[in-house]
Amino acid sequence: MSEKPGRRVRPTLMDVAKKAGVSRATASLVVRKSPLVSGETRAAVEAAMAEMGYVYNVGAAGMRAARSRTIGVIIPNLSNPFFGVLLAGIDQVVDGAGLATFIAHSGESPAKQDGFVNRMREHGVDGLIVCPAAETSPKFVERLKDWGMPVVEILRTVANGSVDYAGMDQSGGMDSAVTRLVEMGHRHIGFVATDLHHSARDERLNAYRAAMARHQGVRGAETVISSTHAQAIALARRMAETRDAPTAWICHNDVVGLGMHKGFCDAGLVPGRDVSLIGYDNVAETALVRPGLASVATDPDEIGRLAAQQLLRRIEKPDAPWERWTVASHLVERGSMGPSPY
Amino acid sequence: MSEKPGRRVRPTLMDVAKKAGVSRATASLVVRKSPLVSGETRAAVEAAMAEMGYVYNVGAAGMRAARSRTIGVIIPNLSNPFFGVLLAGIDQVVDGAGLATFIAHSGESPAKQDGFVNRMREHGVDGLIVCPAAETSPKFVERLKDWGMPVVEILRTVANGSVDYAGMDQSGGMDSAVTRLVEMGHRHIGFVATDLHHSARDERLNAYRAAMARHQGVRGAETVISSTHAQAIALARRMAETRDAPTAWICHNDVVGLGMHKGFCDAGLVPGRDVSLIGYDNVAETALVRPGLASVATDPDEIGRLAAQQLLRRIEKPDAPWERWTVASHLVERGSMGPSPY
DNA sequence: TCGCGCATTTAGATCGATCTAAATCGCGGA
DNA sequence: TCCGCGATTTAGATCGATCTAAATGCGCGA
Repeated sequence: MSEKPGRRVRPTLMDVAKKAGVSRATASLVVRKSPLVSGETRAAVEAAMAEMGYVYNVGAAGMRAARSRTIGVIIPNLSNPFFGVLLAGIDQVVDGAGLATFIAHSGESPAKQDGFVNRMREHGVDGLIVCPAAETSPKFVERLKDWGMPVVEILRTVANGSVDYAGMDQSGGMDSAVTRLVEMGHRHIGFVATDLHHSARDERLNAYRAAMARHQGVRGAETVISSTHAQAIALARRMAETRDAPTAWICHNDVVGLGMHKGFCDAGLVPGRDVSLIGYDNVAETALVRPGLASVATDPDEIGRLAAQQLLRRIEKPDAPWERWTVASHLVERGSMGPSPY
Repeated sequence: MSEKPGRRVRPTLMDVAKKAGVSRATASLVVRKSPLVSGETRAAVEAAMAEMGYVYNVGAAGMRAARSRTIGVIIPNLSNPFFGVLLAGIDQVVDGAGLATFIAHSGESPAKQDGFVNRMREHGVDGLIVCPAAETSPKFVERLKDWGMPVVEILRTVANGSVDYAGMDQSGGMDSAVTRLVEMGHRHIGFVATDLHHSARDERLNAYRAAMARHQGVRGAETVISSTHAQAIALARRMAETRDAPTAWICHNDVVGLGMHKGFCDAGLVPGRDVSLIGYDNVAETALVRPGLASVATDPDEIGRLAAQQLLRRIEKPDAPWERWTVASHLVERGSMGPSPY
């Protein structure tokens, strides 16, 4: 009668040990796959566990062992598919190592970000992967380090080399982008930056400037808008009516790139013929617009995996030197690139 | 000398209590915001906590209290932005209630899904929000119920009413879609289903059939493809060359809708003039293609919030009757809809 | 002065695992 | 036969909080 299935109380390691005829300590060694126990004993304990439907209690274990087998990930924006893929990569490695992942999204708010860090500390996460919200202070990471929290920055950095970092190399793709446009005859190439301040923004802008500096007689132009379709559409419409506007644009990301694509089309200009356009991130939708939007691609899945590996390593060896791991980027050409109209 | 900042050991409730001159039990009451303690005592303890940098240990608390202040969410596909928004909604409510969220994505694999459920049980989650992977057996949810795990299904159901459910009402938007097309003169309206078997797929297909049945003299057509851009493009190209093909298509989602949009354009047909097209989910990119892709919209953020509220309620009252909460859907008309060419 | 009730505080057991240090078992060599 | 050693196993303390049940302090009416 006490075996009412729906409300059965979970058996503990003690119960399992009793059933298998061993001590609690031995059963504990079995669940932890220790090489100390004999084959026979292991089999007996595992049989008892299976029969009783034993479920390991990570919380209780973590209490004594001072590890939670848990990591935290803080992302600025879950609705951007790029981050979704990134998370999948992280999860793959973390799960493979037998840990679970807490995910939070800051919505680019440093205050919310602080709140999540506290929550995660309360949950005793073993480490943190953070893509810092825009305008995050460098103190944010300093504090984490003071607390002895293993941290990896991903895609963006505010610590600038004082913690591990996994991200993309912005310059490879940018160089190809500028070079190809120049080869196609463009002599006036603009860049559209976004108004959110974070390191990736600056890196792309600087990569653009560096690439431009390598070409004689090519004029530049820089514009700042916020990263929304609406603003990008408006910018393109304005530019379509501007005399002496650039004949090619490189955009900080595909949100802006796709928006400008639409804006130019609305204004009657055909991308790839009347104006050339290159985005960043190579999201799936770049291939769907007509003509396709050229874009600088990287491998977000791989960046996620790298960050996770880096964090696991850091948890293992808290005092190893900091490392910066990057994934290459390259230009994916599509119809939105074409010869300069002049 | 023992105050080395980087490796300072975390103070416990015991330390805080000692410093504040009260007992461990009283300090515990303070962190739990119990009304039993006096204002003075509370202030003293809070001051001590602030001074010592006390961090609550959720794991230890959960051990005795048998609650982890943690829930799990299992999603089939993190790279779909629709799910990103859904997660944001869930997180908002769950975080507001002071709990943290474990997120896992099954990649539509029931096996991985089972693995995650085990992991989450080991972590002692207080409840689970699941969007079951395609082909998930109804036993999946039965088992969770047997274990006494509070569950809410979201967007898809395999339990069919035997647990809480939060999702969208498919039929409202579908009715408008079919009705508007008929009003525009279409007499041959097709539906593109996907080959992943889950309840939302069937609901949309059935909603289509039901809506069609309400109109005399309108022919239907059903096609099944997998939910990828490539397959949708190929289908549209085929249809562009087919005699007597439908003059309008409703697609199971925007992935298919956008793909067909591109496919028809490639084949020289203009959506909204030569063929009409309606997608589902109203993702941001529907507004970026030319002409814009009409789509049936709902509010994924709201669905997420509902599911989270439902789960919190279920955790509170395990024996309350199951409920099914749905969010309305409606048609967003865009340029891809137009009068029948015949 | 005494006793009662209310508000507040507390001691000690407890949750389910891990860790440390020591006990036990077999077996071969002296 | 006894000892020592490696291989297994184990008892008991421990992690940091919550819970239960009981103690304490205080004011007030009898």
